[in-house]
Amino acid sequence: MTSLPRRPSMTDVADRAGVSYQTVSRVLNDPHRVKPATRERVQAAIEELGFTRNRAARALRTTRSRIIGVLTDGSSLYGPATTLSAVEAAAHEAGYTTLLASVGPHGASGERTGRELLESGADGIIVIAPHEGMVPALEAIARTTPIVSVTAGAPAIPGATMVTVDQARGARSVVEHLAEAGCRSVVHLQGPPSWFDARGRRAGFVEAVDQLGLDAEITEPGDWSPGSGARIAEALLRGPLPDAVFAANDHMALGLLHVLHARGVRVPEQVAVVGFDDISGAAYFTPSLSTVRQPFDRLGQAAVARLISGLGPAPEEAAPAAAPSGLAADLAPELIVRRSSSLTAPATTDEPPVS
Amino acid sequence: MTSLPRRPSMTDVADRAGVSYQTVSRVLNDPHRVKPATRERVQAAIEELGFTRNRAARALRTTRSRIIGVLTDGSSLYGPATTLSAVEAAAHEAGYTTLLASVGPHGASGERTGRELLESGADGIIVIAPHEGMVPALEAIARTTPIVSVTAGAPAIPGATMVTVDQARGARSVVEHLAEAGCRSVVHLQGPPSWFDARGRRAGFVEAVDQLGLDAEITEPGDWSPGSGARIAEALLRGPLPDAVFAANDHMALGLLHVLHARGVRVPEQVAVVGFDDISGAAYFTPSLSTVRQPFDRLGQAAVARLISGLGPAPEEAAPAAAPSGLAADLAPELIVRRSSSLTAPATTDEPPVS
DNA sequence: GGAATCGATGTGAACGTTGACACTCGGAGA
DNA sequence: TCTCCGAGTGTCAACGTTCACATCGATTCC
Repeated sequence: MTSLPRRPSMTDVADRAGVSYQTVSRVLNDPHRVKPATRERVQAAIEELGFTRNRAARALRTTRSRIIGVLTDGSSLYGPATTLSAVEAAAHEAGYTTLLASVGPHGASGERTGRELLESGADGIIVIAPHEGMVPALEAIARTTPIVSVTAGAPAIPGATMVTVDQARGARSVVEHLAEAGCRSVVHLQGPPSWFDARGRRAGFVEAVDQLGLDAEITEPGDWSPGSGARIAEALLRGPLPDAVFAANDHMALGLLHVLHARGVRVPEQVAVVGFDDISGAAYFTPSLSTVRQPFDRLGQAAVARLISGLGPAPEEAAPAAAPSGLAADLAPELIVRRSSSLTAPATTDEPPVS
Repeated sequence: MTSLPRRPSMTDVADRAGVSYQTVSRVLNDPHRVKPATRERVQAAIEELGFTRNRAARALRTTRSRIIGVLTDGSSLYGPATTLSAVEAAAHEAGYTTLLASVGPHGASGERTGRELLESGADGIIVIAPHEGMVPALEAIARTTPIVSVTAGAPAIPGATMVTVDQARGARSVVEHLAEAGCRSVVHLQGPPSWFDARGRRAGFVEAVDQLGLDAEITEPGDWSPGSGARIAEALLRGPLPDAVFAANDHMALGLLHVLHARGVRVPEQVAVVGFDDISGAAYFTPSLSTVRQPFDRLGQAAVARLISGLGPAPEEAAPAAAPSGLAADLAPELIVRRSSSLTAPATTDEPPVS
């Protein structure tokens, strides 16, 4: 009914406590410099009025917003969503707030999103799961704001630091595992090539099969969805069965498993299947799915740490573009062997707690 | 190496274009009021300098940040993640930016998060998937900022509007479907009771089984995870089999399916199974899972629309707490019948496009 | 032809905060 | 006693923008 009251300002608090606004500011920023008695009066006034600092005014004055912008694709795919969650938590921990911007299906074009992220005055940007559609947005941003990219392979962005999970390494570990299990022919059900992660997985696959001398084949690209996995699996079944299939992610693997089951192909006896991501539920597929788990939590934390260290404590003296040491920090993914690629694996394996 | 240059301001643009800062402002806010020739000069200068408006200064001056705060649980569960994505897209569409804050596993306590969301000066708050842990944060916020809650059942928050998917209705449609299919005894594998959505589903279940006179049982609560679903399923199998099981969400249903399969219980022949959410992949479970699809996209859009309409065009004249008309806007969930509860359903059903 | 009008632009003030500096007061050292 | 110091507090200016009003030349109208 009635309009909400104006937010109280430092002046309001100061009046109530009988001090100047500067003293209020000091109580908030440097409490031990003000006499305990005064401090308590001010704190009481803050409490009574429900005062909170106006972030816009602070940002204006200090030129630092304490906001981290997160640029992501518009989807809610497992990897990006999980990473986002971890980034948010880590940023929060470090006293930063997270601003969300999307490029892609839902979200607007890269250009516009980039401009908006800039306007918002984020101190730094973290890019999650970049694909090619994001590059223009990033180029615009990089001119004035430090960027940390959470996926490798976006080489066009100058000045961007990377914190990544080594996709190729994950793919190699899958192929090695399959070879060890006796598979001689392996098919890679590849992901959308516009995604840098998909390229990394494919590259690791190619490298490993070459090195191990396996019979290899790569299908047409899927779009990460179970449906695409199923579709490609149908096509695959028209030819001779390979010993193993490595799907670009768990969802595509699920589609594949579904089709194999429907056609009476036994997994892993006739075909071994491995996915990528270790999504929630992979351990409970039929059969329980071997996959590559990515440390999304540590990834998010590392990205935030990297970004903040580049930001430096004082705005002037920092040299954000030159983040500490090497340009890329790679985290290792972890192969999780379950029933879908190993008869000796327990029928059910634990999965990590919900996150 | 060198510090990034200071962001250009309107004054910089004005100098370059040989006009006053006010003219620059007008070019941005009210272009047709400035002479075309001048306008073009200013626009050129903007382009050359890569100028973008400083949002902090705007927010300070106008007292409107054009930021929507989103409060969510710290997880990346399917429903919340999908809704978040939709909210971001809708907010972006409406010219708002999305600020993310979490309460829960990762995120900090409700109190602190609430204060931070307030400080950030969001024009309004959207709460996704509230559970009890959020209530304190919300109470603090509601004093000065309009709130739209995206889940029903958070009655403690005065002044909060709700935009929801009717969980009870979804649960009822499941029970009705099962009854029609001839099931006489139904077990509900319930979700965590601290979540308002879980309560809604359970309430709908109870109501429907009462009304239809079915044999009903409710298990101990799960935690949304497949693991919890599997654990509860193990316990369930120690007793006589019911005709059907209604799981609180698809993940728990997946755990259940896994255990049933391992024990050689045939679905749906011996036990029908229905989940809730229609997560990506549900159509490709073994068997393909009947479930209740929630219109998360429309939900996000509706929440943003509701919030913005309450915000009003001008800050003074708006009466945000009193959002238009009824307090709750319920969207209808949609029952999707697949193989797990119906022998006549096709083995594979389409699912919606990735989002 | 002079006043009223309008279109185009400039000037001043303010939003709420912080950093630099100035002031006041009591006590310590000369 | 006078100066110096520091602890505690206050005043001023500025961040970049927008709003309200002022200005100025060129019309238009009677």
